Amino acid sequence: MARIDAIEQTFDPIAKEQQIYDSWLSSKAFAAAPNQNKEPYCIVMPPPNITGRLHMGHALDNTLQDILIRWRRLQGYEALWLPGTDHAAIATEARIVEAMREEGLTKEDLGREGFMAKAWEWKELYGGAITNQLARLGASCDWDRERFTMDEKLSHAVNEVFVRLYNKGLIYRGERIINWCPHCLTTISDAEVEYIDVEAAFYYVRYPLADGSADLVLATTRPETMLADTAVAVHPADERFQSYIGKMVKLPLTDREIPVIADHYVDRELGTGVVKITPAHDPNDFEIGLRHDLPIINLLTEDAYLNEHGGRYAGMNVEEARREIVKDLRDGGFLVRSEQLNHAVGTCYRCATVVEPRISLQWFVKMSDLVKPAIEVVRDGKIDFVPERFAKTYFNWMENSRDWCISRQLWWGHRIPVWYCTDCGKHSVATTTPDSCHHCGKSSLVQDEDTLDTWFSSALWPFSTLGWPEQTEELAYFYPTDVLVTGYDIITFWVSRMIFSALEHTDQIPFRYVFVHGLVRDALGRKMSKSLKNGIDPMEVIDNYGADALRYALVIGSAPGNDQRFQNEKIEAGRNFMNKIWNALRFVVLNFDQEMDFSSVKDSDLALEDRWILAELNDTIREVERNLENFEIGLALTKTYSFLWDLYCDWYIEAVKPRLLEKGSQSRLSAQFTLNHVLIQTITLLHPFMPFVTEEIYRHLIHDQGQLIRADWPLAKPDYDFKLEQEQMHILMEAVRQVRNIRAEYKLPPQQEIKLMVLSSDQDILTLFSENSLFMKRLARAGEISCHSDRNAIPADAVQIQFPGGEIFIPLQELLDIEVEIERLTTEADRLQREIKRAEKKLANANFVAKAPPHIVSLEKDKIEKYSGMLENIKNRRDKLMSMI
RNA sequence: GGGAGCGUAGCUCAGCAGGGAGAGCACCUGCCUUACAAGCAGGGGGUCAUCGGUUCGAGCCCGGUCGCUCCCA
Repeated sequence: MARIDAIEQTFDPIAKEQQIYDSWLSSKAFAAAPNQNKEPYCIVMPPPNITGRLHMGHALDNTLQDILIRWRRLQGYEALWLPGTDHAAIATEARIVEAMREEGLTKEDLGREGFMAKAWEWKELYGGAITNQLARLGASCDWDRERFTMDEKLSHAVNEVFVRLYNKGLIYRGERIINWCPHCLTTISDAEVEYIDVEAAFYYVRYPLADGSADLVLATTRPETMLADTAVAVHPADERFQSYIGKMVKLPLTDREIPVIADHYVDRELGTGVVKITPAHDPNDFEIGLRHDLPIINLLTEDAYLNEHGGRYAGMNVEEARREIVKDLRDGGFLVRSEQLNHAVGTCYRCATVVEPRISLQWFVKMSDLVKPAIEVVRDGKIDFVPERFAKTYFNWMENSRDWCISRQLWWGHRIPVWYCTDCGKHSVATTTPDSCHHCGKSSLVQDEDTLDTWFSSALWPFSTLGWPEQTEELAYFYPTDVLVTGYDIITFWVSRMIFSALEHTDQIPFRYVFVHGLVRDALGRKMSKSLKNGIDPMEVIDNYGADALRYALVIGSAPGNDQRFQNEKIEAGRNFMNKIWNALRFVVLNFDQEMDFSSVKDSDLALEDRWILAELNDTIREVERNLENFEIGLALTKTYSFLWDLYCDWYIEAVKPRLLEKGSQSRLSAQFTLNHVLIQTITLLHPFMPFVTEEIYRHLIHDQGQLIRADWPLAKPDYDFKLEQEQMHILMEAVRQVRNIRAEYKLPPQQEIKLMVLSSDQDILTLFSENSLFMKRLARAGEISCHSDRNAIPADAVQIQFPGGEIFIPLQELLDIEVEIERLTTEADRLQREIKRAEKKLANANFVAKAPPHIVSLEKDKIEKYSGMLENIKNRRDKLMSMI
């Protein structure tokens, strides 16, 4: 059976990809382990949420990681891509509670233990879905090392960190104002609050002075919280209100009196310059309250209803209370007026419920000490953001971060390792459940009910996954990791926390680079979202086109850190490209002999086009390499694409066809060798981007290695830097293009063979054409080529074209319209004249000649020489034709 | 209010060190040329938002303006 018979007419990704992935799994191609003979390279996968399904953002993020890891693996690094999932406390608990509701159950029905059992069951059932989806994408991660944030060892790391920070005084418990989600019934951190602009009413309310001497009018968007006001504030330098400072005002609708205080926080320009102070329900007011030692009145229940401090409004929710209070203020003559105001309202990033700032007893991480070294490592370039500009986002957040509220009123997560003694009232902090109170020794201990923020555990991910706090071999070898790949939307949530956690606990950076990508938007440029239902399911794309086409679509034409639109045309372009290289393979294999042995091929056998493509390959290898080093993934793919399609397929394969007909010749053998060699090298370059189709192509080519995934990354061979041959090929290619152009212009039928007469005073040029007449004949569809140094040999009825170094004439006999040809030559002469003038003008500029780099100057000089020669030829020709009319 | 990004062909986007503007798709013309019509060959189409500055030279560097987007408060 001929080799080609083993190759299907088309590559069917849907049929083949799973099979190829399985073959990688069974050859343990993804496995990595400490190996002192190799350099380590490590990427820790940002763990997707177990509740989630893979969306385009994941697809992009993981494609980029896979590209980097496959590239480094091919380069010979011990490349570990460590996968895993995140327990996503709020999201998962909400999902499970929802599922239970359908069975008519609540969390409380099951109790904490029962609920946790149910949750783990749920995790086992659905938690693997997303990792299976990653596998379909082609992710070459070491599945044997897969981790989960709530694994026993990782949970131990969490407790360890908690205890260490606590003992250093960096974790404390305190009554602070926090962001409370009345729907999720838990605190959320500052980073988890999303601000949205809303149209609201700005109410101007009159607060009478207690002595009845005057009124103060203030403006608020939240009149219902007035019941918890404990002061009214003005700016200390505001002349309008000097006499009021220190006096008392009577709080409308209540019988309380509250003081007028002065604080620099007050914005004199906003509203009336007077603000109500509600320490329990506004973060800024809380700060002011601390400064002025104001009482704190908590007005709201945890689900945002008014509590007993609400008086007759108790039991109403916030909206109802607002309506009633506004009505009563109006009836009581306290409402001066109201106006429309656009302002930002904090909402929960999970459920979009309006967040209530609330006073509450919670656990916090003290940020100021942790943040400093984390800022320094980025400033000092020990960690680089790529693209650089994202470091600004990082600094901006790090420099302004407040203490981090880490306790969550949830069950699904890491329970806070703090035990309260019911005897002495003190608490004990420990990595494992203590037998007795650390203070009084009694055993009546009750563990804190709350769990930790998910980001508290994912902050440890780069080292907890490698075994920390144990000093494992993996940690010693792979840590610090090389690069973290993530979207810019997650820098504040996660990247910043990993950096300060790593520095604090491991004394090392967690990763050398943070490679940041943009968002994948829909074809109209909108963010993909569930509510808009405009998300494109990557699995659907894979089902229809295969993972390679999806990966291509996500990478091609993308620039680091920029958002991109996902369009169907890009997937189709990916599919077309796969088809193209598959057919290149078919062509190559079609021309293999039954037994192929390239050992007799010497460099001296290589023909002009062989040398040219090998030199171009060298250039491409160097460029792709450099692009990858710089994380210019999109450019690297474009270069590879363009080499394969525009050079290898369009020119090299075509050029080599005539030689392949010479059965048994050394020329045929060196062509077969070059076809095989260049295709192998190129699909190796392409493999990180499109792993499946390239692996399958590799199987059919001639080499002595196993799978492509573990093959050798191409290195440019200085022996193949055939500069002269590149120049010569460019001359021939330009000549071919010109001839084709004339063919089209004169509407010559494609089948019609033409005669080419090459004219040049340069013997090397004539030799070039005569030695490569097969090339010209094939690509320009010429029947005959002759070389001339004597202009008189050229007949009058021929079209003239120019190439660098000479002219080609195509005798057309009666087809030639002399007047048309004269006009064409005139246009061309005008163009050349313009070019010459341009260059002359540049060279006439003394500054240019003096200051521009010499090679740029000589380029201009060369141009003049080249174009002058061409212009002269054209003028000669035109004069001759004109004399014939 | 603070910060970042974007504006390049009809559309979507590249443009790595400042040295004659590129790709894919779309469009026009001609081709089933024995790897590929998911293809081949040829072609049209751009004041690089705008104004100014630096430079021998600016899509690229600096500043202003206009328009759009995002993050943070």
